[in-house]
Amino acid sequence: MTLSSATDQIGEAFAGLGPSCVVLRLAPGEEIFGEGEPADYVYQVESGTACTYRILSDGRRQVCEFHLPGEFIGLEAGVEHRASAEGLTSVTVVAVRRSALASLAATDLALSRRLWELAIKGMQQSQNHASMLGRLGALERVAAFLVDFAERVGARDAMDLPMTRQDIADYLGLTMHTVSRTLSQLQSEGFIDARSSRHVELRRQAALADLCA
Amino acid sequence: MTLSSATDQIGEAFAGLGPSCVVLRLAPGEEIFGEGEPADYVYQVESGTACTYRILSDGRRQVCEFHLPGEFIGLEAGVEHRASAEGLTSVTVVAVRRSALASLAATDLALSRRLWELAIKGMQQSQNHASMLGRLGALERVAAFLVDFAERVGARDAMDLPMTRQDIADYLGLTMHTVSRTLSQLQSEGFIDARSSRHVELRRQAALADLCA
DNA sequence: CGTGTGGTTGAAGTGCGTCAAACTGGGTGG
DNA sequence: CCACCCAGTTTGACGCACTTCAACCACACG
Repeated sequence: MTLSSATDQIGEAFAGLGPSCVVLRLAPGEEIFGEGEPADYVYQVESGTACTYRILSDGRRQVCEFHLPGEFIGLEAGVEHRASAEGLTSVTVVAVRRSALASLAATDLALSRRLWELAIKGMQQSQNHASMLGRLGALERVAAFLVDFAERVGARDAMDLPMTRQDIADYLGLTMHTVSRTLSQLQSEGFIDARSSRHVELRRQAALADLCA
Repeated sequence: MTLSSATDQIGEAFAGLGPSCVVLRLAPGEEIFGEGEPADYVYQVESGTACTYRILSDGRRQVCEFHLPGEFIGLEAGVEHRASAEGLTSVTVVAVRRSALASLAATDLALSRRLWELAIKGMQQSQNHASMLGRLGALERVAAFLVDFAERVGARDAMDLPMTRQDIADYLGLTMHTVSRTLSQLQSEGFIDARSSRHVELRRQAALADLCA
């Protein structure tokens, strides 16, 4: 992971934090931080896609969230990270010392408010995720994932998926097999057109959204 | 739902908000707010237990969280509530105008920081919930629920459950039948002793925690 | 070419849901 | 005081959606 000073690439949220910011460039699959490590930094994705996940004692994995450019990773209430984070693609992230962020937030009201909104949005995203995992079937979960992800990347009707089938499965609480089968089913029923395994075109996007119940 | 001025019963978080606070007393099952309603108030549970939930178009229900005394309900990023809330038992809650809270937070640094921590904790709770729903089996979910709830109510080894089997099922993403069967199984294997359907004693609490994987 | 990683697909197994019936305890009215 | 009721709960039998196990496929890279 290469480091470089980057006071000229800082997002607006971090204005005034120049000296405390560091840009990290990571290769695909490289870890940003690990579960249990001290949460001294907060990260904002600049380019690429990252994901956060937790591993159970017997190896089962739950992907908490995929993180697109502009989004934040690593905000914690306690002193250590409760999830691991890694890049799915090549990723660049801006790292900010948590202590610097906290002391700036103490005087900058707009920043403090924005941090609060970020936390609330994160909570609501997790609640959506939980509803999906608790009550939707496989078809509904995959459809919901496609619709949600397309919206987040701002895709009109076609998009590239930066993650593997296994990543999607671990996000949706399914197996890679079920995800693959379900995508095939959506394809055969004309909801999507998967040119390659990483590229999806959404046909009948409204109908797809209706599948999410 | 009866209202009364209650400047003398306000939690420490709301010091200085006296005039903007109202105490609501609700009968069991009574709604505190509904999904889609404007989120003008934030609520703190004073006594009893409440729960937040969302209903899908076809009637499936997902309980987002159970809320014990001291906990907050109704914090939202947008202008409307994204879940409904109701009391499981008789409940008293303190309602605070969101606008009053926001303007106080603008000057009170400690309050602003506490609100941020609340949001982060809520996010982590939801993430735990999602992990559970995504990757744990029925036995693990029920065991995790018992251990977690016992800890939250501060129960050493025995507790009363304020919610029905259906509520537990909707929280755990199971059916009431599976919850009931699983509790029976835990009982027959000596992990718990359910004197009545609403009272549980945890035997071998450590072993129970191990079941959660 | 061979090899390896990610993906697809089939067949068989299983854990939880569904359907159905019986039970329990608290409340009400005769 | 007892008969009845009713919501909540328990339990059984059965079915199905998803997992598991096992091949096979496709593309990238040496």
